[in-house]
Amino acid sequence: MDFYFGNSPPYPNNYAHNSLNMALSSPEIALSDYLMLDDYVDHQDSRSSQSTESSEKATFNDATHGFSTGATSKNNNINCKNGINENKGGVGPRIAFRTKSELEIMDGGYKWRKYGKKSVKSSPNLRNYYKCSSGGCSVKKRVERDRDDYSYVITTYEGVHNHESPFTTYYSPISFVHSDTTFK
DNA sequence: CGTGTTTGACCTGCGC
DNA sequence: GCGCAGGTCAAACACG
Repeated sequence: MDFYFGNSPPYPNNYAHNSLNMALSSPEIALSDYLMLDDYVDHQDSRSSQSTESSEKATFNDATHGFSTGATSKNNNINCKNGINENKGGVGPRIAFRTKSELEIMDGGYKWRKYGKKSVKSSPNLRNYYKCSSGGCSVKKRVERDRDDYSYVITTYEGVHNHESPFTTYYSPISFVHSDTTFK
């Protein structure tokens, strides 16, 4: 599995915006990289035509950076059809952020409940598992330190919030995402 | 007492 | 079939 990061998301639809807002509304996200998991952009015919030339782009894989393809989890098999990611039995698309930060918290105003912590073989660091604690919202995230650079935090979001973050709604500089047509 | 965290056990899929 | 690895559960615990 490959994924990409940079300033220009290769697949700029609203599926990512909840997670994007979540991260971008955090002060420490200014130094972050945006990562799009490869299976999410499946069916986007040509990567060469994507506007990623000017953005920082890299290809990671499971072995080198500890990202799971989710193949071992019954809820993590994600297929993308017609440009829209479909997560069979899961909660939606997955987006990862690589953030240069001392903190591992990028809640963007959402409330997260930690439900697991695991050491993974692909990384010397512990991986933390969180669920959105808002009722009816099943968004999950994984947080771990970059194995190559401890100053970076890798946060992987899975799914789309079915509610808005108060933080995002009232304070995010890109809050227009949640409005119809009014760009601020 | 309610909410969140910790942590060992358990479940599931994959590779050999 | 077995072992491994990643992900989740849930009881115990901590804290306000």
